[in-house]
Amino acid sequence: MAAQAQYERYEELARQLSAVGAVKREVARIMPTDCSAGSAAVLALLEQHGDMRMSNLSELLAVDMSVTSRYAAHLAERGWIDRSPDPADKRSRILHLTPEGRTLLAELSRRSAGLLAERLGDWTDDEVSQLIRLMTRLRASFGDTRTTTHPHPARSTGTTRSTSTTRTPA
Amino acid sequence: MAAQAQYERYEELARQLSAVGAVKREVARIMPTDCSAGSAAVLALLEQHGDMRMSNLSELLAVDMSVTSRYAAHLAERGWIDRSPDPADKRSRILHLTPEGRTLLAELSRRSAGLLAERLGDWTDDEVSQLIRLMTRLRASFGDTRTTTHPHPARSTGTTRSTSTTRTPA
DNA sequence: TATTGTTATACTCTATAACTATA
DNA sequence: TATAGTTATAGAGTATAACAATA
Repeated sequence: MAAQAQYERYEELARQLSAVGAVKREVARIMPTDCSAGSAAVLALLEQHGDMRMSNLSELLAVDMSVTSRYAAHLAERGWIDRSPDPADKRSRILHLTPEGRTLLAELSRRSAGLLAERLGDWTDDEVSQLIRLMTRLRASFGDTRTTTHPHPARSTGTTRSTSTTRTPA
Repeated sequence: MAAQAQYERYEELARQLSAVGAVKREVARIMPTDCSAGSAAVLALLEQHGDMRMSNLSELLAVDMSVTSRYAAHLAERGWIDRSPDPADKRSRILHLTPEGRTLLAELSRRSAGLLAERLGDWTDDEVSQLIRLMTRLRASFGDTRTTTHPHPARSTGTTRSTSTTRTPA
């Protein structure tokens, strides 16, 4: 009967995944009108990982590069990032957070962290850490299925270098 | 500086929340074409909680009732749910999972649980349970009424009034 | 030929607002 | 007047496909 219990756990996890969107939407709601949650995620990744190419950012966001491209254009138009040509490969562009972008990101982080602090006031530090750890691992477990049929979590070292494509599979 | 560390944890949690969408999308991808993930969530809630009104379902989904209404129409057109008039209040309709809907849901659950089983093969039962527990708590901390174990709430004359509305706040 | 990035298009999910029919 | 539900419309977010420039 362990197998049955396990199956039900997976069903329950699927439900929780489908429901967590409500929390995401609430966080997204406090973002300023000219910077959506998607754009904010780009800024956060650029601060966290430093300058990078479009393709690299697409991998980190786990979305198709066409999506990343639109976000980058939106942010560049507003002066929050730079897109300079990569001297090593003229097809590529290096994304770079500008001082203005960094300032904006600080404000966005303040808002979202503030909301979480308010809502999770009764959580212990350890519980928050646990949730982060498990969500990170969840993503890793789903991580590199975009190329090979088999997942391998590969507890990340810093650089997210994998063979996964930034093109959505058919 | 414990406060600083805590702030950074909240920032990290915000990033994880924004990133978990990739997992959701992968689960959604294996759904059949005529039943989107959103519709599947409706079926799952009806099985879990039993017959209910539109407004109740909206609270459980944590979306505006207009969204629920569209899903319900889609499911009813295909014979997966019934929408019978509520004898106690002619404005209301009671949603009810049909046998066909139940059969479909079983297949959907099989698919999503199967995918999770495949991807999370190297997780322990306890880790999966922990993640479920923490995600459930996260939603509860954000005022989401949708919990795992809940019988049909007795909703008599209009007062089960907690916080949530089925109308989106301005 | 393959890859990087861009653009055009379409589809899903969600919210807002206006409407109806009851209460 | 207020509430339950529906519909029309608009806005994010995302994927697919076709394309340009470079490798």
